Amino acid sequence: MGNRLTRKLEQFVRLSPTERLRLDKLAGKRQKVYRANEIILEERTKAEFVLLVVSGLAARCKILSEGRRQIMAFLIPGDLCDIEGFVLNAMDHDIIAVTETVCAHLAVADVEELLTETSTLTRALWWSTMTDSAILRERIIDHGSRDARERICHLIYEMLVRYRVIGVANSHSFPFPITQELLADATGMTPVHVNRILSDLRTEGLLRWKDKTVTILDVPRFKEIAQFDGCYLHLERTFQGDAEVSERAGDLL
Amino acid sequence: MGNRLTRKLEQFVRLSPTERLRLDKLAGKRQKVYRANEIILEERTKAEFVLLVVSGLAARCKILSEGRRQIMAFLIPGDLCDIEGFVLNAMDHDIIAVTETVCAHLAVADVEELLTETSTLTRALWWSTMTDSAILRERIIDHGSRDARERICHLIYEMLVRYRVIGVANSHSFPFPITQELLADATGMTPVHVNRILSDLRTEGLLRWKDKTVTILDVPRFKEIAQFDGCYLHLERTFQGDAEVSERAGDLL
DNA sequence: CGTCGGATTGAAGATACTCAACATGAGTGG
DNA sequence: CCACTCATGTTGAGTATCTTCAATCCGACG
Repeated sequence: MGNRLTRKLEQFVRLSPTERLRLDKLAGKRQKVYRANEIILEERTKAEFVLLVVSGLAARCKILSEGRRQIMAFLIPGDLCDIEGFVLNAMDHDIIAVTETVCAHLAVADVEELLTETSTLTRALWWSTMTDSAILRERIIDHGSRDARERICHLIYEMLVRYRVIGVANSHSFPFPITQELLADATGMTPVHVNRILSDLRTEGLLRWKDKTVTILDVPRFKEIAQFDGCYLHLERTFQGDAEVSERAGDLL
Repeated sequence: MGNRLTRKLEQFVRLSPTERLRLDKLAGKRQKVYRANEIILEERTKAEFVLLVVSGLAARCKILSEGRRQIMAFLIPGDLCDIEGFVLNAMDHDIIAVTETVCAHLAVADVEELLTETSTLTRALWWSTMTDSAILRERIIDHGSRDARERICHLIYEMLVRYRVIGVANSHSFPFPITQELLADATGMTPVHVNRILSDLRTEGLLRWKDKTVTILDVPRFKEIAQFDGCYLHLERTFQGDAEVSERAGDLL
């Protein structure tokens, strides 16, 4: 299956075999399995290593009073949980495993080395961080300026593209093993309302969601409803030419 | 008045005189004045330098269809607009001047050098970037899990702390030269509703907003309404001891 | 003195919420 | 194999928050 992080970074930069090897070695080290709903990193603790999601699905979230909880980002294979970990004093939010999730524990020293070299890899990791921020900004737009329907469509479409980037999704279908309640926590709505919107999308023939897998039935219309403009994912590679990577996700933007 | 960026970074790390000098030199180079409402950086263009806000107030925003616009972050003196600038291909949002704003144009090469050294400064800049992300996440929580009143209070309180960090605010008052319409764009509400909430806060004796200056009249209650927990701003310094900096913003957390 | 951007107020309406009931389906134990 | 439970999904009815549209007010500034 290859290293998802490598695959992701190669959407942006061209990596040499040496660099690829180095990433693989980094990711292959100590891995740990987390059960569904387990807390991977807890708020207010100091993370002692940087975590890389290898498989499964995790989420950045904050537990609020009255049992509410806000999911701020979903983390899929190839995502680094926590570059913050080695630079900040404490986590300001939790990271939880949505499904069973495998994470690689990268030693702080290794990451630090990666981040301070003037290499392609450094640049790639910076790209990754900046893109994560851009995704956060898009979530703000979701909440501030899009209604429930647009918001849900936008999140789903974004996940499609992100899964595409790491080679998991085809052009209109991807695994998304979350409950409607989690989707509600992520979109800032109630589960009831999420349910109604999904129901609408289904009866309109736009979406199928079965066996933990989302299938977008009418991709162009879906994209339009979502007002999706993939610019913010920064998948246009500029450094070291392009080509060679057969399947890129650019066509979904 | 000193360099706001230096001041900000020193909330987190202790800088040597040499390092301070280096920052000052960086910031003092080419400066440009932007008039109110002028676009500082435009979406889809490649930024050719990194911008540092020297004075004034700017905002990251995205123009949406139907004249709507979403403000994702306010930028105050000492904030770097755009570390993205040198790593990504294109801006995925606009940066606009809210009031007359002075920005320093930092050469890409200079910043790159700063970011790839294994120095305290590098670490400090990483901290700055990570904290910016944390602020974005907090905005997501605002929109997803707080009602209008909490949302407005939270944003205002956060601005108080941030202005405090750069030495502009006292313990309960700071300059905030924005219209209610802008606040609406930032909180994802209508100007009308913003107006009503502010009006409530005023009649309850919690807030004064006059001459472009916000004064929080009952700080503890205001903080409580905002459900403010400053953990996410990561103002607890750990590296190279503490002390010496007379006025820190920790007491507001 | 008139104009213009911004603030304020009112009334009607929509989107999304709350509460609550009920359905479904997987898993468990008798 | 059925009864039971538990988590999740579905549906209905009433309600609240926030929006929309519109009118009016206010102060700065030509």
